[in-house]
Amino acid sequence: MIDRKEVRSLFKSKGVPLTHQRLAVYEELQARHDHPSAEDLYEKLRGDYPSLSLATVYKTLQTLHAMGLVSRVDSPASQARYDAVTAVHHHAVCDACGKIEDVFDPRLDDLPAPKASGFKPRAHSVHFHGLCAACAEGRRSNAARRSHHG
Amino acid sequence: MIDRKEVRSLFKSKGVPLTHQRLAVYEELQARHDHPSAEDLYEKLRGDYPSLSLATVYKTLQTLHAMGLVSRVDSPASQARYDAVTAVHHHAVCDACGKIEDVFDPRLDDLPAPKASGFKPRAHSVHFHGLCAACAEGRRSNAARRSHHG
DNA sequence: TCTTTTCGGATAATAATTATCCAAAAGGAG
DNA sequence: CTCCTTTTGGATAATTATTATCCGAAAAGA
Repeated sequence: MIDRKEVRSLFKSKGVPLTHQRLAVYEELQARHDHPSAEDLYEKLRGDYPSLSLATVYKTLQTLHAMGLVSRVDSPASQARYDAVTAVHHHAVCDACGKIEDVFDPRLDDLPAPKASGFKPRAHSVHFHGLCAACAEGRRSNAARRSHHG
Repeated sequence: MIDRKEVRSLFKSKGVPLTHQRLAVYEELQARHDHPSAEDLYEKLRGDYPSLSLATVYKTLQTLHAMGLVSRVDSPASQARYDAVTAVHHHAVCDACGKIEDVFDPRLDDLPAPKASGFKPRAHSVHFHGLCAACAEGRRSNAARRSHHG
């Protein structure tokens, strides 16, 4: 758990101004574990900060994410991608160009199910994040696709 | 590989009309493995079907997905969700109500990396899909959240 | 407190996706 | 093959999530 004092010094060390809004968003996010959306946070916080803007929540989340204080759940992909291969397989997503490769590996198909919590799993998928061969090799040409695909 | 004849009988068995557009989208999706978006498919197919509409591609993909002929890559979540827990952990997503639970299990933290293809992995995450305790128990009340969250 | 820089709020803009409406094509019976 | 009924496809408006823009306001440091 990162307390307020640590947060303050972390912002200072990175030269990022710590505003009331940023602290409020971060502390709200720390206090709950239901993975709220920007909208959810906005609805909750506007009670305490009536002048708060939804755009500010979005910008703040980007800032916190860039600092590594929060993480995004699910994919940052803005477009849905489809696949005619419905057999169980996994994916490797290139962070640089957005390319998605199939990963077939039987060792990934049978993973330990979530314990406790009463969750009934039906399926799972593993997403690897990293760099595809082309981008790892330094060919930045592919990066253009990123802006195109989101 | 599902050939045209099988596709035709599958549609018939489910009572879903098989149109030229549906067949075209499905066969194009079968022919490639770059996980195209609706937009990508539209751009490609409009050469052969000049009257094709983007909305039709979207509707067709939904139809094919509902029939289990194609799968969606990445998350179907329409809103980004955030988390103040940045330690390595995984997620269990309820297909009924959209709730996302954290899954901590060290056995999931060290999985075999994708072989070949030259992909350089930096991180990975496992997404379980299924039903949360409340939904599995039959409480449908939560389903309302789904439409709210997307 | 004063100055400079960066941020926050309001709102317009953008991007992806879905809803709407009617002509048109699919499926089945004869 | 033709007719009839039902469901789809095309064009476009609408919706939703997110980002950009512009200017007053707050933060950081001296």
